[in-house]
Amino acid sequence: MDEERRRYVEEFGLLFGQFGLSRMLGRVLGVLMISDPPERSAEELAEELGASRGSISQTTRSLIQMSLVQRWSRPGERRDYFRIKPGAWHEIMRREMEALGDFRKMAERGLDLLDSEDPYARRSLEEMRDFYTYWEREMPTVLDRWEQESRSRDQKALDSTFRQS
Amino acid sequence: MDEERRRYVEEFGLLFGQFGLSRMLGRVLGVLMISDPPERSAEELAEELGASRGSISQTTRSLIQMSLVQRWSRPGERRDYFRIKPGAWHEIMRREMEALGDFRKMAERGLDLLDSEDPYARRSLEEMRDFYTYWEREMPTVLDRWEQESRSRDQKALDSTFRQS
DNA sequence: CAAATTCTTCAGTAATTATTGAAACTTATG
DNA sequence: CATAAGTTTCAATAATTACTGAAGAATTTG
Repeated sequence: MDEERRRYVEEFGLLFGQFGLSRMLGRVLGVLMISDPPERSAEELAEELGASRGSISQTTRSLIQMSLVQRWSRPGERRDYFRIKPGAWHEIMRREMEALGDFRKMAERGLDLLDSEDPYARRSLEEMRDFYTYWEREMPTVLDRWEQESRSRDQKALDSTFRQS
Repeated sequence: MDEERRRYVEEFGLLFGQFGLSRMLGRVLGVLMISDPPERSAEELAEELGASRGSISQTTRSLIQMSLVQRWSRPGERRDYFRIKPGAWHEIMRREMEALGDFRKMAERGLDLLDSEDPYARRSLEEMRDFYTYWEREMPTVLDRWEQESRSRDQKALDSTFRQS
């Protein structure tokens, strides 16, 4: 990797750090995003990132478990490769969406706790509950629409390939 | 604070931890959410959380800077109080929304880097770019609609108060 | 099934981040 | 303007989290 790519990968890591995930998770994802061909072995990742095999193993495991990356094998080769799973970004957003429910529930628990207290004191929790209830209803709609749109985009790409061949 | 509230506050902290912010930020917010009256002094927060004044000072500063909390004073008292700012949750979501742009830009930078490479290798970055472009367009709409709905809800509450008095 | 290759686990360590507490600073009050 | 009350800053330290590397487990191959 040249200097420019190394920097790109590091910033990919930082972006993930800001986002609340580990930097290494972001770095590995970053390398895979700019890989051509789009898969890399554990050894290659370790070398490109100057990281230990152990840490690559941990990280790829998490990424697979999060459905962001998939294992890939090449016929006749023993080692595993890793590549970005199509729909990875959608998956990240879906997780985020699920967290909304935790926030709503937290608000509801708080309201139970305040049960019969001054309505004025309950306002913030009510706002929190209503807000997350709203988003829990709206997000899936928006996410589904993306899926429809991207499916139809893929279909078009496929059609044009088909016409040409 | 009784045991139940202490646990609630701690879990509020954990929720914020998961979300990528600091636990203490969440704890302070948690205390304020269930406070009646809804404001607390730095000293009260320190005592309720068993935390130092320094750490409370840092945390309230961040919370104010993030527009989640506001200072509050009581006439005739020297000390400052803190309370949840109306619209705090909206503000959290707005920040999240801004992060979408960082992800889109990261994808675009990656595509520049891969410039003339195999279209197949560019796919993941293109998906990432398209996905975040889509969300950057859609989120503000959804967020604005919440604002309208919540404004009209507040208006209704105000009306009914008005009628009664 | 033995040898070679690859992968995972985990105890130890390094790096990072959060928290304390004391001193310095700021602001209000008589 | 001196004193008191309250707040912030920051160096030191505690707590947490990330990473390494070696040992061992799993898998493939001849």
